Amino acid sequence: MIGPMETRASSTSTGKCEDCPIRHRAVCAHCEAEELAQLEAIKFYRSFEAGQHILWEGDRMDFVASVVSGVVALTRTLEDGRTQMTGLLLASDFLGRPGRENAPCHATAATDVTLCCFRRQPFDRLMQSTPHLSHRLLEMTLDELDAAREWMLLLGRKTARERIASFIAMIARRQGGLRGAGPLHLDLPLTREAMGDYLGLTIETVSRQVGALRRDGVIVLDGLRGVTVPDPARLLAECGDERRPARQ
Amino acid sequence: MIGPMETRASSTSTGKCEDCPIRHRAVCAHCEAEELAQLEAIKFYRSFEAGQHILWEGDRMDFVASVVSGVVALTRTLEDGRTQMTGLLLASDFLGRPGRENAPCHATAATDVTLCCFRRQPFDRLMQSTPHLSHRLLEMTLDELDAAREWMLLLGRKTARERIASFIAMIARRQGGLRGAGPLHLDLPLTREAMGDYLGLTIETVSRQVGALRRDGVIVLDGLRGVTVPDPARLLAECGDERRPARQ
DNA sequence: CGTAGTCTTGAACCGCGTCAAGCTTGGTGG
DNA sequence: CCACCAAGCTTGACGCGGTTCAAGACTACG
Repeated sequence: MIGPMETRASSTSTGKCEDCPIRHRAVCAHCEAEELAQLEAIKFYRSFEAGQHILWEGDRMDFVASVVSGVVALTRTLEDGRTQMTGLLLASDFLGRPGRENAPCHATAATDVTLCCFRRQPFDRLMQSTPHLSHRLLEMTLDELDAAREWMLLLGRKTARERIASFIAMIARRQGGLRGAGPLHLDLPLTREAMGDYLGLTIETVSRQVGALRRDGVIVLDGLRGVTVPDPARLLAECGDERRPARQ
Repeated sequence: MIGPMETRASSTSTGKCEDCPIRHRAVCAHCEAEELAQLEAIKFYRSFEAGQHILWEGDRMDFVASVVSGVVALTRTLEDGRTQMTGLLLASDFLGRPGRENAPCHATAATDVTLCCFRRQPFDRLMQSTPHLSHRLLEMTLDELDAAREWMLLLGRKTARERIASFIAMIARRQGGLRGAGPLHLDLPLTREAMGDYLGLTIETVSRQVGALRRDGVIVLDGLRGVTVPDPARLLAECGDERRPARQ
């Protein structure tokens, strides 16, 4: 899983917060000029190549971070090696647990990743004094909890085919499309193996069900990572998702 | 699922915060006397019988609440009726989403339940002005997120037997025992059906695996709900849980 | 052209779901 | 006190979806 080059990350300096592509969606979204300046004083960028480990479960965390670009996978593992991805962090998502010493799970770069890191202790202190910051973090954490619960439904009750469809729909949603009815193109940010780990399936089942959706015309493949969805409504119908149940 | 008596809850009045059994673990844990008084002004108690619905998915929520006693189940449902429990709230846990209008999932009383409710809008306002409150809520939400992720690992990768063992271990942990090595008694707060919904299994599989653990001497049953664990270490070994993996 | 990494495909197996009875328990009423 | 009933739980037989194991195909990169 980890490449030949051990956990070594390059550090880039600087970059103005004002020009930051995630400025208005990340933890810092609600911050005002002065608060931003305080954050800027304790921030530094780090980059990771696809496959590198960012954090180990149980590690002492000395920073928290916003994902600037790329995809970070959070995973947990059983003693015999079975692995489950428990979160997928995309641009603007937050990595780390303020107020906690140790990481609750592994974090791996699923693609090349750039993080905007904050040293943990100054960040914790800043949280105390900056309601805009802690309020935004609560908001983001609640959203993540909702996402985790939706994923529990998928893992507990959906068929393999529904899981694949749901995954593609989720990526489509987060990459911005999937509102109008028009055809829609997207790129899968994960290998088949990582998809399996996310969906609670084996790599073979992922491959077979992607193939089945392709044969049935729900998706069109364009290389291994590219996917075109000719009819988004059709894709959504494959997800098995809930509609509001009639009351009683 | 719902009993013959529709969603009708009795309202009890009063009860001093100082004497409250969950005073030091709930959202109000860090609050000081004056803050507590403000909370007390907007609070009211509600009781629900086992099986009653507390909230419907998508409902407008006009209150948030702390669980004073009993067990609340959060569930989500697919269009064809498949159900997954996404959270289990025990005494001191928090129900509801400040800052959100609508409930993200059904909430049902799994046992008789007493809630300490706060009207939502005053509570939201209080959150803005009371860092102790929002800070504690962030803490609790992060814990819940961790719990949700642990459950994702269970749902995605554990066998039926491991799921049952993990569930019993979780209940043991939350009911206070499970630290020393001595034998240990606990009561399951859920029916077999609810356990199935929580564990992503059918009721038959739950029944069979509980039976298997009994036959293998891991647990001793005492009626349908009572469980004695003669050797807690043995139970933990059945959970398949992670140990820290050797680093590379 | 060769090799390694990633993905696909096929065949056999098995764990859990499904369906269908029975059993236990507690409550109700004769 | 027992007959009856409904709800919840257990048990068995069977089938299917997804895993496992084992090749093979594709792609990228020397």
